[in-house]
Amino acid sequence: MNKIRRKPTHPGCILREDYLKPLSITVTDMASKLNVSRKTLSKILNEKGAVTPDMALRLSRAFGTTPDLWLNLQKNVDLWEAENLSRDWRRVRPLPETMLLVNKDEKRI
Amino acid sequence: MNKIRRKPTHPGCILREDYLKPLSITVTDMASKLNVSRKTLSKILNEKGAVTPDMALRLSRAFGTTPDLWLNLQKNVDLWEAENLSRDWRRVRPLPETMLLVNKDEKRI
DNA sequence: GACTCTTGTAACCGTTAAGGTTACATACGT
DNA sequence: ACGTATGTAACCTTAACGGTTACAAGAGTC
Repeated sequence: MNKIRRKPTHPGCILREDYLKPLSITVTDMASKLNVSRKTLSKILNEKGAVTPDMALRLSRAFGTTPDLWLNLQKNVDLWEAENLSRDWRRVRPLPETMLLVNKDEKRI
Repeated sequence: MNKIRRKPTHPGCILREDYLKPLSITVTDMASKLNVSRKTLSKILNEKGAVTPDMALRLSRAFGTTPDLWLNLQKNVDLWEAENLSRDWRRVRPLPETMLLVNKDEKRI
């Protein structure tokens, strides 16, 4: 049960450091190429906005990656935040073994 | 470049068929155990609602799975829908090879 | 110094979605 | 006939996305 301890890397960090910096392209130009507003891209780069499925598709088109590369990064951030934002989910009790065993038995029928 | 052709399986389908049916637990009771409203769970089971990170944490607690199991299923659905909902993202042009090559050169410096 | 470009961001908009409560009609089993 | 389980509609609050516009700050150029 490995729990994530520190906050996962935001996709905006990867995009900024590994993709945009080496290209020395301006935020304005990149937003134009992605066909989104400068604000939308800027928010992601400053880690104040999320990479949505639509944005992941645009990034994958521009850089020749999979959309999942970006969505997985975002998913890890979202999960980390959900874990830390509220603790109510920790009150959910695991279903008793007995129920899970019944489950397995029925699968064999 | 394998593209998903048919709509990915909704997490509500997995939850319904593989987890709840074998347990023969009512939706009402399961919602209670998850500490969410009956409506929230019902929407997911009928594939009319999304599994949020918070919900994924609750499901992972109840069934002893990873939260990622549920979030990955949801991510695939979200991506498929984004691909098919709008086509504007297809207008994003891949960055020219020349820029990507400059990228690689700079990495070597 | 004056000018331009770039950038982050605030203020505003419309749209969408999550999650809750309440209420209702239907269906099922006793 | 009765209670239970269910889907769902109606309504509310909160919040996030994405867009436009506008402003202030910084960096570079002439």
